[in-house]
Amino acid sequence: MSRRTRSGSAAPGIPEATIARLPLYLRALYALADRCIASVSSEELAAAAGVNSAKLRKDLSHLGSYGTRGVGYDVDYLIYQVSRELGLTQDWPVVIVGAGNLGRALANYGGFLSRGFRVVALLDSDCAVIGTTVAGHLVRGVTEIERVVDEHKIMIGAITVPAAAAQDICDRLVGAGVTSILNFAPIVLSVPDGVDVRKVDLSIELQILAFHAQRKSAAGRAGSELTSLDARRGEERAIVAAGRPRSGRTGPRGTVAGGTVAGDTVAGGTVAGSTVAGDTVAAEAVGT
Amino acid sequence: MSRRTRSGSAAPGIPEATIARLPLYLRALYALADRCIASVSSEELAAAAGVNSAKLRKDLSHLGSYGTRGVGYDVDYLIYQVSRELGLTQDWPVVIVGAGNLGRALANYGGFLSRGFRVVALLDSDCAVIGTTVAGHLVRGVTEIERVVDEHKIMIGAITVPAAAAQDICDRLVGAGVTSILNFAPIVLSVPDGVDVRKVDLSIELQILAFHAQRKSAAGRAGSELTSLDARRGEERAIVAAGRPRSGRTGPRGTVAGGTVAGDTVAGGTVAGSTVAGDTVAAEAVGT
DNA sequence: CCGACTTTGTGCAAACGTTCACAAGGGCGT
DNA sequence: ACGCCCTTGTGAACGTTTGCACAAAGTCGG
Ligand SMILES: NC(=O)c1ccc[n+]([C@@H]2O[C@H](COP(=O)([O-])OP(=O)(O)OC[C@H]3O[C@@H](n4cnc5c(N)ncnc54)[C@H](O)[C@@H]3O)[C@@H](O)[C@H]2O)c1
Ligand SMILES: NC(=O)c1ccc[n+]([C@@H]2O[C@H](COP(=O)([O-])OP(=O)(O)OC[C@H]3O[C@@H](n4cnc5c(N)ncnc54)[C@H](O)[C@@H]3O)[C@@H](O)[C@H]2O)c1
Repeated sequence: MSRRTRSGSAAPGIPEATIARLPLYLRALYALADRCIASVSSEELAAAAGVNSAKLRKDLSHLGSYGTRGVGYDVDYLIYQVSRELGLTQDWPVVIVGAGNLGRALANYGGFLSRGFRVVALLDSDCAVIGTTVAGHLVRGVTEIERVVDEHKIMIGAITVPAAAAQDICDRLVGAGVTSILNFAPIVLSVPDGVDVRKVDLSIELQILAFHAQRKSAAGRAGSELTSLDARRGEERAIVAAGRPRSGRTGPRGTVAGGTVAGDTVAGGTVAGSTVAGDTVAAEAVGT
Repeated sequence: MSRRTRSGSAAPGIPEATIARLPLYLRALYALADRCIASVSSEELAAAAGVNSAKLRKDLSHLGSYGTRGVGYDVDYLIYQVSRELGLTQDWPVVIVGAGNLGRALANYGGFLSRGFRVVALLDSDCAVIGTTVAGHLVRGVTEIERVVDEHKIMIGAITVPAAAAQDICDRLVGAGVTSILNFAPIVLSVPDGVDVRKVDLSIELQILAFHAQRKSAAGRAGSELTSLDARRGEERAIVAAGRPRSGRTGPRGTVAGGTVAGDTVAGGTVAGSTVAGDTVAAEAVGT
């Protein structure tokens, strides 16, 4: 895989971390433009975007030298340059598969199309939903995936179906020609090379927050007892859901074990095991 | 081996990147447990989680030595250990502020409470919404933030109000004692030290996808790589609106930033702008 | 026209994260 | 009981990202 791109507008390898921040800068820039501010320094823009100013300058330097020393950056011009780099100077038709709670919220979301993204199709498999109108969009059947994607030359798809159906929908989207997928279902999608998957996973975010919250609680607790690291191995603390630690009997590989998993079953989606033992390449999204 | 975790929120003993992956492993582990699989190797678990096996082993090694050489990891035991590390052995009451499209979708989301997160309050400012019931939760007024947070000892809050109201809601949550915030509004929240903010930003994800999609289009057009499915996708359309490369004079006003992007009003303004007066010092929160 | 002042763009080093490769360690068959 | 074989745990190499510090480059007042 060649890393260098020498075509056209000189898009050298821009770090992924930088790409992930460009939308942040863009948003801050639009906010400035709304306030009729014509130029901005790296310090100010960085503050508005919540990043370090040196980082911002380095990020922008990857796009080219678009600033003026001693002055700063021209807001409008920078908006244009960043937009161009991100590919926002063109419209991106998007298909949403799954017209449930989340899919409808997305379809209704104005911010969705504020940057050139346009929902052109909303699909579902439920006959009770097909034919209804959501945010001005007629919900159509999933069977039309291929036709819709082809007709509108769609490259970006959002998956908002239950986890059990997500891989199947993903495969169909990819088969139809979609190369970028925004996945809201809590599973790891397998996709062929050349397809990007980014996931939005609320549950993961909450768990990360819980980790830090726990740490803060523990820190606040003056009692230094049980400071993080391992209690002991054979500890027998049965927890409400997680089952018992290391029961004496460990079946040889692959044997059926007690199960006893999660009495508090995963509500909602419940991964009813789709392709878990994958042979295909697991879909690492770009960065996280 | 492992270092001591200082009892403070400054010195995490476990890398942030690892923390972000633990929920992924946990999900894969639950899926295995559901299938009554008692033990799993790092290779298998890594495949299920979509990561490199060496990375997985290193991640898990931060929690302690919970594997058995030559065999693998005991699924139930590892579920317990990871859960404990993430702080999921306790229940986390959560408050959602903003009972709009997204807030309601969240409240309805079963996966929300599948890992010990429990929505205990749903707040809004709209009188038309207050008093209604969403997913079994009575929507209450925002004025009750402080009371609700205090009453339930809430540490985690989700913000699903319009961007304009988000900072205010954030301040109130923090003032009431919330230390972890999941923000869905497209703004950078400023919070005092010790408060974690994680953002879920759909628009940013789409823009990142657009960047890669654009790159793929460009590549397909020039090089003869990738013979598969993109034959003539993505025509290059020159949209020149906002960008004027550095007009010679300090043209305070010239081109008004025109509709490069959708209908999002990009005010060009007419004031020979002063620079922005930083009124918001954005504080970045945890990772990414 | 000049000099002082401001801010960009970047070399560099440190911090952080990923991946390789392999020794240490433990189960399992014989 | 013993050695084979499998997998973990980890040292070390490598790549990426961050942040500092400063020279270069431009503006602005006089
Ligand atoms: N609601 C949330 O706040 C939330 C948060 C995080 C993640 N998620 C995830 O997003 C996904 C959707 O969540 P939701 O709350 O909207 O669920 P939902 O049940 O409200 O909606 C799912 C929709 O998908 C449709 N569907 C099912 N199988 C389909 C198929 N094979 N093809 C096409 N459509 C199909 C259903 O008819 C339904 O309309 C789930 O995977 C969920 O885990 C939801
Ligand atoms: N809907 C989506 O798919 C989506 C996607 C990404 C981001 N977002 C963001 O999430 C937020 C909510 O989106 P939404 O689609 O649910 O919007 P919405 O308009 O449907 O809901 C917003 C809710 O917040 C309430 N509200 C307004 N001001 C309030 C205040 N001061 N205190 C308490 N409640 C208040 C409103 O009454 C309304 O019920 C927005 O910031 C939006 O940008 C939404």
